[in-house]
Amino acid sequence: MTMDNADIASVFRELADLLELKGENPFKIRAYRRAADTIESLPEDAAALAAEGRLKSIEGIGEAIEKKTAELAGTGKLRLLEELRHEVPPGLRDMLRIPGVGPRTAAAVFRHLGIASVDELEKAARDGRLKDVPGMGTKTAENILRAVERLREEHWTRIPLGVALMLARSILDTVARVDGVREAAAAGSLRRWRETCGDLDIVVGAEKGGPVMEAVSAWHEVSEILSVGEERGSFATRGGVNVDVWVVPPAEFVAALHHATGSKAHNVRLRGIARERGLKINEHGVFLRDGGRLAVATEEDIYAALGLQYVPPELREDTGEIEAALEGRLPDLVQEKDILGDLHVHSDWSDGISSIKAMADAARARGYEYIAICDHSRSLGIAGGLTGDEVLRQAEFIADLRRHLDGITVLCGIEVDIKKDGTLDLPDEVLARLDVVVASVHSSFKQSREMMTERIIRAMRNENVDIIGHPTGRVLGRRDAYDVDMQRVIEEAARCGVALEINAYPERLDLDSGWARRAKDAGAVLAVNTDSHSFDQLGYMIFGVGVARRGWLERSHVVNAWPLGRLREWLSRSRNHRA
DNA sequence: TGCATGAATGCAACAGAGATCCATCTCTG
Repeated sequence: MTMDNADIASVFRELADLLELKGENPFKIRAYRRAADTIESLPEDAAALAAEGRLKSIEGIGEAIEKKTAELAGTGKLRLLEELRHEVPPGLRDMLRIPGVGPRTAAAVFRHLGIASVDELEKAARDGRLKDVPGMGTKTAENILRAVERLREEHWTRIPLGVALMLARSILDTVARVDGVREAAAAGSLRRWRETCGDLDIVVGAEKGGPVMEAVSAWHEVSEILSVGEERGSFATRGGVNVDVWVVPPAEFVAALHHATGSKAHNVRLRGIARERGLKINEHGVFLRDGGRLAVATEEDIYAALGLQYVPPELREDTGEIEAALEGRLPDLVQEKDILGDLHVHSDWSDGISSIKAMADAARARGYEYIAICDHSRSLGIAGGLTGDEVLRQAEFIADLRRHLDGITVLCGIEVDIKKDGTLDLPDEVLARLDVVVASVHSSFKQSREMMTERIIRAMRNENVDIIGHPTGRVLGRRDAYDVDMQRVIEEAARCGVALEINAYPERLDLDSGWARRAKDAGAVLAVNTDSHSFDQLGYMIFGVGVARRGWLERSHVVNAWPLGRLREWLSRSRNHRA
């Protein structure tokens, strides 16, 4: 059995939970959680690093965690974990998933009643036995019953960014109509443009919280009110999404928005820096030690007070942005207005629903210089894929159309299928005659890591290929990424001068921001494309730009932020640089 | 547990709101 980084991370998370249930040293628990996060996002194989004794050189990982990783990789087990599982029944850990039940509560219930599973807890809450536990009363029992019920009926998954944005718009509309509301905005992971959101954080500037909370309670999407105070309210929607509303005096809006935007790790770092400078920062503002308040009119002011360059929300993850801001070397992030074209859209020649003309008109309306029509190739029969002849006919059609179109250049391209063995679905002679070739995997997702990696690398070495489309193949909430050594793909892309796509389609967002950043670091270029299947989907670009920004990309890293001349140069040059 | 300091030991560490048990727990970024 092999242990990948995700497996190892989940073992350390379990270890941390069990230790917490035992009431162990909080620093130890934190160390395991931190190591789990680190290992999970490690581009290299943690087990291999541990075997070579190199894992402990990573910040936050020491001798003990390296040894445990090696033990896990070698034996598939961890002695300490087995012992802990014996002491702390696994059902106790399940209980932590119930909102309102934390380690203290779970441990107390086990100690006093011997309850060690969600089912038993539910029974005890129902027949009144919970009241025998010190610190628990009827109200707590009721809350637990409700929470368990909710846990059963709802699938607790994170929602895609696109869905979160729609929900946020709807609730912001509701809130904006409330008397006395001056400002309202979405914060949290949505404002940081994370690919998926666990919940929604809405910050409202108003003198009184009551009316806002009432309006949200009456909002048609709300199915349950979890808690409501003057400043904070927590709600559940029908779709099982948690919405947290923070109402603050208008003067504190900026501080509250900043706080609620997070990330938690970023906030913790900022507070540490504030302390070093004799300041205190919280959701109400920035304060001097003696309690005096610093004037904060914008988020820029908050960072300036701490001696930091302004950090855009997309970078607030404590993944190096604090250090960069201290040294004044944050990237000049690419913006939506920098995007000059879309290099991967479909038309009604394959499975799109808009005509090429309609796509071109919509692109021009967005202010683009160019758009590349890249319909599917023949093997994707279900999507009406084009044969070589049809592609060439389409190219002639586009050439003809160009004569009647002003203000936008339509490039002819193809989204050519990468077949199982890494060869392409159309002959080289056809591909060579097109402006843009996007190559993508649409089949045999279950191939081994080695085969999939070789398959994509072989495609990149074809001198006609310009862009690898949706490189990991994941579809949010529907399909996991296929198993591929993305680090190798990135290195090869950098070597061949092939761009990796950030597919902006809200359910894909593939590459994700983590890989996008690594690709940039490796010297690869990226293309942010919508994969639109109708003209109105060109608007998905904003999601892709969000991912690009989270990936620390500047305009120079994104080929479709380049003017047509430079893009054409790259398109022709990239065809002469292969192995 | 990790890390820094000085070689085995001490220390690390955000801050606030809401709920219920009114002091403690859980949750939020």
